[in-house]
Amino acid sequence: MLDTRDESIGLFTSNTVKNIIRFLSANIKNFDITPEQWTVLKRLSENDGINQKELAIKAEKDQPTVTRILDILERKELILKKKNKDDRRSFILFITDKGIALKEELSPIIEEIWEAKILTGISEEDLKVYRSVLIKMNENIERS
Amino acid sequence: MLDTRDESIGLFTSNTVKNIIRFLSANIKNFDITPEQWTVLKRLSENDGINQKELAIKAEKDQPTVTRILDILERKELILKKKNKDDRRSFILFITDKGIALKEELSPIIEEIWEAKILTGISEEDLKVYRSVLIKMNENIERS
DNA sequence: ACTAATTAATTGTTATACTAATAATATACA
DNA sequence: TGTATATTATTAGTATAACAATTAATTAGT
Repeated sequence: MLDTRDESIGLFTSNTVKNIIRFLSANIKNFDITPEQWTVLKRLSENDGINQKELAIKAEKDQPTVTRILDILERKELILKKKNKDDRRSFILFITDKGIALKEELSPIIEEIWEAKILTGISEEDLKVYRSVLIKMNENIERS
Repeated sequence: MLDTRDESIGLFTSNTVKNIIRFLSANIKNFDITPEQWTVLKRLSENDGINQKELAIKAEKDQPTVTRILDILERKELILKKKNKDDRRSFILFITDKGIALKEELSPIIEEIWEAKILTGISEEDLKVYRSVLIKMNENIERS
């Protein structure tokens, strides 16, 4: 099933991603945040004060998705939106103290899950090849 | 950003999967079927006459998801559900002639997209390593 | 045979993603 | 200046997915 150069590669990759997300979700369940919300929060923490458009690009999500995730993060008081006086169409986004606290608590835990659980027993060389295949697939798609 | 053994590997994988799905969706848009529906239809075509529970396992999706995808495929008259006389809780699923026709038309097109576009320029050896990394991640998750 | 436990499928809720459409504002250019 | 175009964010609609709860039917245990 996995020995041809065909869509089974895609299905297998896609199913693995689902497994990873499910696994991560289960492991951070007590923190009341999903992996997608985590990604957005983390990107914002690295770029405090940007607008939604810029955050969408950093998080590699489209704008409607970011709008909705931000709604959730705002409800949880992890971020806040301030009106941009220079451009009244847009908001400037900030991570709150609560958001920073969560980020600092959760960051090492997630790193540990990756390092000690998901990537255990995979060599640096294989990971390098793995990455190069992903890069190549992305390039191929972009060129098409 | 991609040089540490951490969650960036997961984000990169996940974003690549999204790019592949988006690319495939765009390429098969005229056929009025999504990649997920395609997966279910294909699995059914390989196992005609099974029930939803079994199909969910083959397609690596949970039962509610399969129920909903089958609803769509049934609306499009690509599959049909017959009552199982031996077990009145379950249905037996069949691909229709229209479903078979679509499958035979689309199968080579999707194979070609993979072979000629997405996987172009990736060596068999690298693909083997790539697969082995996915397998290892899946094993690691299952053991945790 | 009867009750309890299990199973197949469905439904409900929430989250994510994509597309398209819209509102409000900003910019470009004639 | 005034109009057309572009941009930021939101909303609506559809699809996918996870999880919990429910319904109907079957199987197990006594």
